[in-house]
Amino acid sequence: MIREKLEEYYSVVFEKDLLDEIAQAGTYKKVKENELLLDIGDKFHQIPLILTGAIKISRETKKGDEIVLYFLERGDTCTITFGSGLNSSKSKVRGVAEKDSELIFIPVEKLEDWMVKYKSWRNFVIDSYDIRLGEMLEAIDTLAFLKMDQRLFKYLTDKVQIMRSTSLNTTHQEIAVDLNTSRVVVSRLLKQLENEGKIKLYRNKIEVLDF
DNA sequence: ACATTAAGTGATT
DNA sequence: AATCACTTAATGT
Repeated sequence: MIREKLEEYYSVVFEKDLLDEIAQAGTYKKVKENELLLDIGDKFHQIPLILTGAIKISRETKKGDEIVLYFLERGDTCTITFGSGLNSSKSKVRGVAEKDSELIFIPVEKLEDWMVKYKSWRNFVIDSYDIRLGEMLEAIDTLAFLKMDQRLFKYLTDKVQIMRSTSLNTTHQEIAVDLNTSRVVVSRLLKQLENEGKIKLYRNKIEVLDF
């Protein structure tokens, strides 16, 4: 079961022996939309490998201000968890399933083993650090240089990619939380985007026309 | 019909 | 861009 799923999504990334080991040591798990996978401060003894779906990674300050950093998709893993997994420190980010997703959890003990044993695993970890860093920089740029209206539109188009649908089921309030702004501001900017013909607004739903 | 929740809006800082 | 103070609209019971 796990083996087939792995074969389907990771056969080009990992060598046969490693796929066997992952299938043997890992546990397959289905998560529902909005399920909390990892909270700030959590310690974890397993790291997730994403098969399908998407995970939203966000950051939160002590004051409760939250901000979305990026999304993880198939082939991604939360690289931050590698560090935390190996030295068993606590997570600095939160991970919530953005949609129904399938994951394989790998016990952290295996990570070090595979690091020395499999070249494909080393590459995977290094690549994923690289990709994650890139996403992080993009997140910083977005926060530092884009105004709220641009951030909002980027958020919507990113979400269209992630959800693989131009019709987003979300509320203005949820978006406000993700962008760490107020609902009123989101409502106004969305209205503006609608007037520009870029989106169409409904209750609990936004149709993205221009992306 | 009534209550609840989402979304729209003017005014103010 | 945030907050307040409503208003209006949609939806659930």
